[in-house]
Amino acid sequence: MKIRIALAEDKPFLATSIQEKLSLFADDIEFRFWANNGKVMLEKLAENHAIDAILMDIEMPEMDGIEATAEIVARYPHIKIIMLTVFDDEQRIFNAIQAGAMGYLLKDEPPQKLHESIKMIMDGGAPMSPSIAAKSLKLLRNPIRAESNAGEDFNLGKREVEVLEQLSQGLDYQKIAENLFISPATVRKHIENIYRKLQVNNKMRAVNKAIRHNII
Amino acid sequence: MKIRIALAEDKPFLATSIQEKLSLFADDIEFRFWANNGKVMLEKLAENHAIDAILMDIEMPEMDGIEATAEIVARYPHIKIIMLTVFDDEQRIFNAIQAGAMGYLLKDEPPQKLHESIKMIMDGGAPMSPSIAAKSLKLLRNPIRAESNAGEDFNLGKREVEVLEQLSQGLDYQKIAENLFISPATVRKHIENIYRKLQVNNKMRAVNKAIRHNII
DNA sequence: GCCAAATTAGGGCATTTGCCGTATTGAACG
DNA sequence: CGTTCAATACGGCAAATGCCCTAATTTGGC
Repeated sequence: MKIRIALAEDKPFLATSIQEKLSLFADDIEFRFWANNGKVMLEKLAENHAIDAILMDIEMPEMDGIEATAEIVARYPHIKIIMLTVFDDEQRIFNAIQAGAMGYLLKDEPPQKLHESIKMIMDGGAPMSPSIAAKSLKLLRNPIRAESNAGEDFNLGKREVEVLEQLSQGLDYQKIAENLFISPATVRKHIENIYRKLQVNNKMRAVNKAIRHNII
Repeated sequence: MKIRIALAEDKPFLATSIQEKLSLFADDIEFRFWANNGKVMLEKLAENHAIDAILMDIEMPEMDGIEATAEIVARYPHIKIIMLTVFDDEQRIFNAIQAGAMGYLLKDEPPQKLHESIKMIMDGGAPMSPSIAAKSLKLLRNPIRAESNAGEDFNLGKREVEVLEQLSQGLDYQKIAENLFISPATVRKHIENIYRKLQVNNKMRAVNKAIRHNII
């Protein structure tokens, strides 16, 4: 069974270059499709998510690779994601890993290395360029819990954040209402607003997104 | 300039085996000395610390590899340390990295891989066996978790852990069923069993408890 | 003071979830 | 060869949830 690969990359030249690298290993790898940003990738996956792994650029218009990774990991946990980018700053590495990427390669890796990495990730490994591996260890030694996505402001109210904190504890609407001295109907309304602002549709995803964005 | 290597390993047989592996690459590597525990390694380094990298076992009498690593990194920051051990549990990986190890290999790596790893660490990289790399990323996603009550065993089956992972992504029973290629009814049954074993009664609490106990 | 936003509160309805049954299959183990 | 256990699967039912609607009150900013 060949490994089915998709690619998210906004620069046509680089996308073509990567496809050419992959074509050298047609015995193992079947290239399925290319998307020029994260939003398009999600749309294509909605039609067809029979994909084993995605090579994901970080810098893309509309929706970047970090956001797309978080969304894809949530919707299709069987898909492995390898970040493929020129950036190797700690903040981006940290964000990518937090989003659920299982590999992180610099774009100048030779075809052979790309091939090995794809096989490695399908084998449960975590392919990383050497400098990325070193930086990820450094992150483990002294975690940077700083504002990872400070730019993004979801405009959550004080009360909504309190509801999110209680949600994260696994309490139901009734218990949250008691703890905040409000009606269960109000808790439901808050949660509706939270879902709309965070663009999610259930408790778990709201809590996950809130944690990833340092809201709670 | 050859890379000067020292080895800390308490079992003479394994120590010999590793030296033999290294001898295959005598062009690059110069084996300097062997110590049968961390304390002896420190003593030998006190006499002669003209060493580039140390291969360090974890389980050793007198002083184990973690303590020795912390001490060596503090005294001789120029020496790179690669942990070389049969253990791949998250706690030990975390401790080793905290102590300052820059690489972490399982003992069954072939000679070629050992050679690559030594060159990689001298090049500022961070050689890791694939399973170690995956676990270190997992540690980065879910930081610390010190007191994990490792003794507590909830007897979760392999399939139950997979369901928990999907639950943590906020998927509903239907989607989980599709991803695992089983019926939604089976997903519900798995989740019932998970709740009973973890002694919880909803998704959020199951996921929280699983995370606290390093199950996912 | 006025307007916008946040907070509060309720009704209705389809779907999901949690919990209780039962039951079959295959692999593991003595 | 029998036994245990994980994994599979189905049905029913009450409760919780997600999502649509409306609407009063409070708060903050200008």
